[in-house]
Amino acid sequence: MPRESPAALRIGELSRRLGVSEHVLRAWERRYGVLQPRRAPGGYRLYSALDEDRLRRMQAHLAHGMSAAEAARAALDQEAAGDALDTDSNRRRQGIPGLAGALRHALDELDEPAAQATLDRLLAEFTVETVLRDVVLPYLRELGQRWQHGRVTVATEHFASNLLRGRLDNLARGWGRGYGPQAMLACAPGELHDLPLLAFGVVLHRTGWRVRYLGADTPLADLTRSAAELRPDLVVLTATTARRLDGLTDHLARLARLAPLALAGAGATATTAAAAGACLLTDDPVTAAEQMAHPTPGRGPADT
Amino acid sequence: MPRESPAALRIGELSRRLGVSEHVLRAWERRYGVLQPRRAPGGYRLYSALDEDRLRRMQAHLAHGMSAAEAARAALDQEAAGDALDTDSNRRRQGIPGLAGALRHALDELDEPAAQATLDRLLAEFTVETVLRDVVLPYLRELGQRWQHGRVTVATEHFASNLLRGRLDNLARGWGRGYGPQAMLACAPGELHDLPLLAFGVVLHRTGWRVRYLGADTPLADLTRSAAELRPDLVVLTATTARRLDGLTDHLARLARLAPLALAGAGATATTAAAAGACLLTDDPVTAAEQMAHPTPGRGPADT
Amino acid sequence: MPRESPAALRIGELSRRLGVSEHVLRAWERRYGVLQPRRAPGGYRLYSALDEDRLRRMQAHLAHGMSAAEAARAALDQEAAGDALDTDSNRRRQGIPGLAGALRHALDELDEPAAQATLDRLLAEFTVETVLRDVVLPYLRELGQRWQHGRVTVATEHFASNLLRGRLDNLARGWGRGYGPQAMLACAPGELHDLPLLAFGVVLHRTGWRVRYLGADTPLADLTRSAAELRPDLVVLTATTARRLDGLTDHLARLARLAPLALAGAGATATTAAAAGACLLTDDPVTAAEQMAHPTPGRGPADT
DNA sequence: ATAGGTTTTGTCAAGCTTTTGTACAT
DNA sequence: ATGTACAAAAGCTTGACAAAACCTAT
Repeated sequence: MPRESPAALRIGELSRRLGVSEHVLRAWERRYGVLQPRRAPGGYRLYSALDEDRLRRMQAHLAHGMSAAEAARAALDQEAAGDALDTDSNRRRQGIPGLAGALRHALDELDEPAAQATLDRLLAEFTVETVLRDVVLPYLRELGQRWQHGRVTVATEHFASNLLRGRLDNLARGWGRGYGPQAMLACAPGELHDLPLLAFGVVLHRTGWRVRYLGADTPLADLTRSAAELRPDLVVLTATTARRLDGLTDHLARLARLAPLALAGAGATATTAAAAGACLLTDDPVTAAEQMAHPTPGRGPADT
Repeated sequence: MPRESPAALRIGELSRRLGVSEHVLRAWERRYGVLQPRRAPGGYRLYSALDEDRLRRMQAHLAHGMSAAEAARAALDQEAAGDALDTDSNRRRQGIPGLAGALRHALDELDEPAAQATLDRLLAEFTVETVLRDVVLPYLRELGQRWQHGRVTVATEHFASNLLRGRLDNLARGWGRGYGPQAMLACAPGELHDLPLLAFGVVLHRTGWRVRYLGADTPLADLTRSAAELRPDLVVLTATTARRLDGLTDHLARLARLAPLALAGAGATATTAAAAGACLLTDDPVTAAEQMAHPTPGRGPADT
Repeated sequence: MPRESPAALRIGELSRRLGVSEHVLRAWERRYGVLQPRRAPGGYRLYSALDEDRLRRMQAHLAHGMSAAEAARAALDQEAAGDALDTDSNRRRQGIPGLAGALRHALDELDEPAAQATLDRLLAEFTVETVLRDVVLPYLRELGQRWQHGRVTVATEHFASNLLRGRLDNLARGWGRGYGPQAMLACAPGELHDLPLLAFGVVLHRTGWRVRYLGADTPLADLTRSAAELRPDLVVLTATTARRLDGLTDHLARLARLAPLALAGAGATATTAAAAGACLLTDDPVTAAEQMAHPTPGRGPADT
């Protein structure tokens, strides 16, 4: 993010870059107020990169047949509306940390276009796995913490969740098709955070699995019935709190006899897993999915 | 959606765009009230994009033989009735045919932003398989035909190929990972059209396969060496002309003994396939990939 | 690199390294305070490596059109903000060489997941420009040489090209949009190596240009027609061998009259460029694109 | 459609100041 | 090495001008 004046161009350089004479630049400043350059000690005009962008927008409008006065006004209006940020900040911020920051900012500000654009860029430059592991999941963790400390409004939490869910849904599209082994994913009863599970499913599908997704707050009875019917090669159950699994050990053990069972999330402990005859996933969702080899039907994934 | 006055055209520009003299525009305003442009400080008329749309509708009516007065009235009535949204709604909601048309138009006009936006919309609303099968591959076929008849410039062909290849590459990213069976894809020696093969690989990956892509114009010796090393579960070779496979039967037979071999493309005939001990793919690339079940190692894919 | 300052350059050496006269160095010290060299017993100025870095940053700003005073201030500001570590950290983390090696290995082994992951890491830690200039382009050069000496199979060459093209295409996405000047890129007739040109386009777009890409093997007639239609602010044509441009001088000259023309690649010589009225790009693609200032419409890029 | 008046907008000039690389003297 | 001097290049401001574009009314 450019602090104050990322670049301090003088009028000659600006004129050269834009192909507009210095006289005209001064005239536009005087007549339409498109520019308000700060001044060097000696009085020289010093233009910022923002100024340059604004003039380019104005030139684009001119090329489309607008009058100079209207083109200037339109260029300024765009800026006020926030359209201008695209060119500049997107070009400058780069790399995972910068883009992750941009995403967080956009989500915090409830700025959907900016958030979508940032995700577009992330997915254009990096693989899905990297984006999920290094950007989306860390953001979700942070959001959860801020939530617990009351440092985030309900609106923000909803907005971010829905937007990210939309993107994940998109990546998930078609994950039930194909010929790979089948996994069944569900959140424990009472558990509402299913985004990490969604991410897990997306990556799992990308390694060749078919995914059947039951989502948040799934009663064990339902899960068991489905498992009995479909006989998946893997069932994954997540819980963020140990409480969600309290008193379910017997039920889980019964489920684990139907299909290989894996527990994940902060609420899943080695003790619970052992008691239920399930395997425990401790890595982050992306890594866990990547390491999930094709299980041999009949054996638990723990054997791998 | 443009806020107030998305564009502020002056009478000269509007006249140029519509091919109607300025005098006439003023007359229509005075006599029929088709236009009520807002004014610049100095009194100049400033027209909006809506005004332009309205005049186009009026022109359409004129071309159909209406009198000027009637045409103006009709254009205004349409607006009052809400039909005016046509122009706009056409941009908003469209099915496969409309979007396919929009894509073709954008590619023919070398308009990258429009083409990318159309692809974005297609992929947002439909599955990858649908977009490839019903839009991209048909377009490529048509492009090939126009090319043969000299009805398309090299520039257009290059532009469209490069752009579509970019999107396909994006969908292909990561197709080598996972634990599914492995497929090796290549074009016959001399064969340069690899876009359908790319599409095939993309869909194949989405059904759980790992893909190793060798691309256009691959010498059989190289393909055979790689196959011997990697022992893929499937090798697919494409050719658009039968000539590309001339005299290669023996070599193909040797390759087919190393790994299950499939021939595809207009150049692959049942005879060649039979002679080489290969299987023949006749469906379109997307369907072919979808129907490709996991082959049992050792047996040819034809057995399925 | 040690951060203290054991490296004690005297003004002559510093002047030689930077290509800046001793007088100017002293003037900059006096006028802008960019330097505060410690003194040898005899009064000689002794500069540290930090001083050299700072001056290089200042020179970079100067090359971008800033005034000396502003360039000095910016260089100092960067240091205060901690951006200065860039130069240093790049040298400290053995990142680039190690990752470049990992990439080469992965590509040689046809290992797509590893190659993608390495590229993810490179792009996460470094700018696109750095990754292209210091990793991708050198690899392509090396690949070309190994190719000529028959030390690489077609399969490897295809695999690496396709994978890198995929990443470049992604970085290129949307390069046709924006408000900047427009460049048209193409390879000479018969020329098939378009990856460096793609990289050039990517960087060019990131400096604000719009790019229209015609790709490999473009007939001059098509290029000329498109140029006549679109009137771009720059046309870049590349050729790896002088043979590709043989006998095209007249045609090139005609093209150069339509739009500013630049020739690039090993096949482009000063003689050919001069004869055609074109400008010659000798730097690597990334540097060339970075140095391509915004051209004044109507004037050739040669004026710069 | 023409005529006569107004607005817009790019361009230029004159006179003066600031910036900055280089040179000279100590 | 230091400090002063200098001159070319680049800028600033005010004011004015003229071609192009546009207006109204006949």
